[in-house]
Amino acid sequence: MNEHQFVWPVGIKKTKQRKLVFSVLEGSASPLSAMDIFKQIEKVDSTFWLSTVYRVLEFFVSEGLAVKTTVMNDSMGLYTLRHDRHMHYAICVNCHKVIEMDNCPLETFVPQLADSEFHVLGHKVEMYGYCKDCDKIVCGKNQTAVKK
Amino acid sequence: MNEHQFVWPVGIKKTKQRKLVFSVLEGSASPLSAMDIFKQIEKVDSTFWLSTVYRVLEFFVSEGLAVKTTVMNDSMGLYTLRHDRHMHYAICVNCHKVIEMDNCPLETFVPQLADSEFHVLGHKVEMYGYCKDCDKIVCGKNQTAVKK
DNA sequence: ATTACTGCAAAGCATTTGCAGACTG
DNA sequence: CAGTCTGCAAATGCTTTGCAGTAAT
Repeated sequence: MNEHQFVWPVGIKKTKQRKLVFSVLEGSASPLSAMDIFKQIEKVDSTFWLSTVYRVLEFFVSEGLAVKTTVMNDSMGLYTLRHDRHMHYAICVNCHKVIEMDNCPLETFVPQLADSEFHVLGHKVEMYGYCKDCDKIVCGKNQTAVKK
Repeated sequence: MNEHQFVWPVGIKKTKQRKLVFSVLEGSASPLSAMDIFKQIEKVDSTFWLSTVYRVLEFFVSEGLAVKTTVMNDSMGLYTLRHDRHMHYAICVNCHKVIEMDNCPLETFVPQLADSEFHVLGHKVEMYGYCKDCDKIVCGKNQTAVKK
């Protein structure tokens, strides 16, 4: 794991742990949970602690380096490095794969709210359904839906 | 609390607990958490248990009677009775008030996904920002943003 | 050297589960 | 009366926090 292949932001302390978390995030296209990140790092450094991942992630978010999302009803935080453009995702309800959406439905949208003076800062969009692989599996057995 | 003012769906067992949870949901315009519901019921029935609320809510969701949502990064489940039309919300990042959105940006939207065979079942949209009241308070003190 | 960061342990919060007794149909 | 549901307690899973030692600048 080469820890010098990314550009470290100015004014942020370079610790081994922060570098590791950063490089794991950098190496993933889709959002990762703290546990995902922890498991990857654990392989190469067995003294790494999960709470450190949380602290580093929280720090990255507060510095604007990373973004936290929660997906569906999974109640598990997911993190990505912040891109210039904002992102939305499609989430497979079966295997929980996260797929990036390249366009945004809210670019030209004006919401009709009961409280018309709502000051909009941002938004979040998620599509959910079955990814290509799960669609085959699920629709093969049962055309309508899955019951857990 | 009159427990006969709503129409109970056919084929679902009428227990006191289910009726109470149902009527609390029915009486609220915005989504409620399990704890919200519990607190309301606790006032009139002190033997009510929080886990029962969770079990009843889970049951309502599995029967298609209610819908579970999670809002922002709050990692707390919110529940509403299912309306015919689907709903989106605007959430105040300061006071967490939830405001209904009457239109849906995804009615005519076609997502551009890396996995083009994604089988879309549904979607979720959230706007976040400041409600009328909080916007006054926050922008009075600080024009940019709030730090926790 | 000073200050911030991490290993570690333990607590916290929302939610789930197991079990025996209670209630519904 | 049979089967389901609930009160209750305890466990779970994700996340946060306190503290003292360690590392970064």
